[in-house]
Amino acid sequence: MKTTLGIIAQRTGLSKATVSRVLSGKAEKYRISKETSNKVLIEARRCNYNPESIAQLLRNNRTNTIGVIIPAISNPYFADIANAVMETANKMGHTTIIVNSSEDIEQQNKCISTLLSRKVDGIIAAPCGNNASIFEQINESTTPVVLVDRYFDGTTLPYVTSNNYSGALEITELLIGNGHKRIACIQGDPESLPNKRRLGGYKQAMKKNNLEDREIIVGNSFSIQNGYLETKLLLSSNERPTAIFAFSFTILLGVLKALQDSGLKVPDDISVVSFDDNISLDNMTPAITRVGQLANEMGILATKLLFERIETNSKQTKNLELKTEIISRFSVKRINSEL
Amino acid sequence: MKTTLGIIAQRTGLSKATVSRVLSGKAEKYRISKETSNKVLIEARRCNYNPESIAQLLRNNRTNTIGVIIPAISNPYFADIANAVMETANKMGHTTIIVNSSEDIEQQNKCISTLLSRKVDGIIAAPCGNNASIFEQINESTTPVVLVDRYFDGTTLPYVTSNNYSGALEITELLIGNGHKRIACIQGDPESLPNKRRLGGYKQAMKKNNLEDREIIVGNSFSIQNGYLETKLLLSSNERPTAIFAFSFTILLGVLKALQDSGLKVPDDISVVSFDDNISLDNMTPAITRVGQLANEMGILATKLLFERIETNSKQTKNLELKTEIISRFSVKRINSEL
DNA sequence: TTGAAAGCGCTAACAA
DNA sequence: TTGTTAGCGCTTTCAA
Repeated sequence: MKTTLGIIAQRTGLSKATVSRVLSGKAEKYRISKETSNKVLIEARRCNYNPESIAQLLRNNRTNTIGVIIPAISNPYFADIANAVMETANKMGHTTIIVNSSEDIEQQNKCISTLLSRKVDGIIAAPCGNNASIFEQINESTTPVVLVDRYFDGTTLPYVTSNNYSGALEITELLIGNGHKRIACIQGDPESLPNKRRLGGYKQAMKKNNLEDREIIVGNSFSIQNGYLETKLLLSSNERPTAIFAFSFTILLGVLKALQDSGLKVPDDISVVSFDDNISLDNMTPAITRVGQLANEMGILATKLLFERIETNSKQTKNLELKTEIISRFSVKRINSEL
Repeated sequence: MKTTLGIIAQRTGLSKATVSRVLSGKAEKYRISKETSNKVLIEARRCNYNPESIAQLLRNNRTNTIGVIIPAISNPYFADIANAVMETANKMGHTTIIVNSSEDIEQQNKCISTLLSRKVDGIIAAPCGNNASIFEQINESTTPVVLVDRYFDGTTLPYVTSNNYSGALEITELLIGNGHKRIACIQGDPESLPNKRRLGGYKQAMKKNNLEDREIIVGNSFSIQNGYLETKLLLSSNERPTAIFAFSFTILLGVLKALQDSGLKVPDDISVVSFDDNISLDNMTPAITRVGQLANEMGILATKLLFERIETNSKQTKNLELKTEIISRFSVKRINSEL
């Protein structure tokens, strides 16, 4: 038999109201006598009382739950972000519901419905598609939203992202500094702003070094397949690049597969760098030189931003851009070329 | 202004009960007239009605939510399982809450509390620690539990796991078939049953080939660090093994790191195989030969088992053991040795 | 300092 | 075929 507030009230001869006040720590506020207060506390402990959170939630119109929408939990980068959100939210007494959009707009809409009907207090999303209007709408009308990783030009939503521009710029310059001139980049979704910024960084590096007419830009999606196909195409072109810059870990996986298929060795036959950091990159042979993003920090900050908005109900939009770091390994070869 | 059942009732001139029946798909059952039914449906669509699930839950004493406890979301193996659970539950109209025990009993207890206070309808757990008594207790008293991946001798809980024994046996025989005799295995948590079974498979293979006095068994945890340290130790022993069998992906990562540190090449200097499958294993150089587990299928089956129990309220305990498969790559070298 | 009562939004037993 | 009514367990307003 489950113990409820009412039962404790009966047993102590007090009202449900009083019991509720004591049990939710408002004894002080209502100046409830020590004696009464103790009676309640003792009985509650004795029968191992556990409040029915559902009822509390219904009453309070808050669920102490936040929702996270990511494109793929199997992508370690997003798993890291989700994990950081979970832990941060946990510390603040909130539970996290993670849903997976699989990079699909339809699916993303379903994810949103799920979270809204669960009445989450807020949403953290790495959106897919090429705009965030649906999230803006939700943010205006019902539930605060914070974007993470991906964002859009002119969005009114707060977001936390990496400095994609400078990360791409630095790693491209690293290639150039090692003598590379024919540097191909394989991009992800051209609509996504992180992609645009990365592309911007790449272009800027090329331009600074008077290589703007040597740009090689291919690809259109953050997928293994895209990396694979574009690499195949690059290898068959008559001026094969000396270095490939993969715009994401998934793209990189495709690149490496294609190189392996063609029997090319990294870095002797071709140099390779990538965006995104994770442990398996160090266990490839050679370990891959890459632009690391602070996934953990992004998750934490996005969560803090969200709680700020939930708590203060402020509509203030803060945007954070985290630094990236070059993680230098062994996939880049110094070459002497006048090509 | 939020639309509720009551408002629709008012606007259509019907009772809340009728509206509720139509909206929860029970029109047929109560023989509600097409006309009435349509009136409700139209109004509901018009004003974009969304049921307040909290209220439903309070009333029904069901949350349509299941909880998943895994030791680490950042481990791709568990991410795959969690993902499969999520998708399966989704199809059955349930939401999933994933929580992370970080291989820590204390943390696991907190996870359990979270899920129970959320009144999840059921729990799927890859437990840590060396017994499942807390889960058994929960399973008896309040909430059905299904174990996945990890289980324990004599447990009353249903579980879904891999055939760890035959997987380990086969891959050890593969090594032996390639001429290896000094085969070290680096195990994970010795208390965990999957680990015991893997060890059993390894031993059986050694025995079948008259190598039982050549067994080399080290290690004690499913961690990168364990893999690293034990490999270091193995390399410094006077009879260095010709092959290493890592009992998990995490252990493997440590092994490879240590080999790299020591400048040893796989497979020329030493052969390496591992339990667990994931994409990055194909992108290591060389790609790693391994025992693949059907993570996806395990997640799906565990979820189905759980729903069976939730729906029928049966206490019947089913245990499933899925086959494993050898994924043969390039990390094993054939050697001729009379060592 | 405490209690009575209303109500969060929904569903199901019972009645008509 | 539809409606009335009584809660699910909790919190808060108002009154004492």
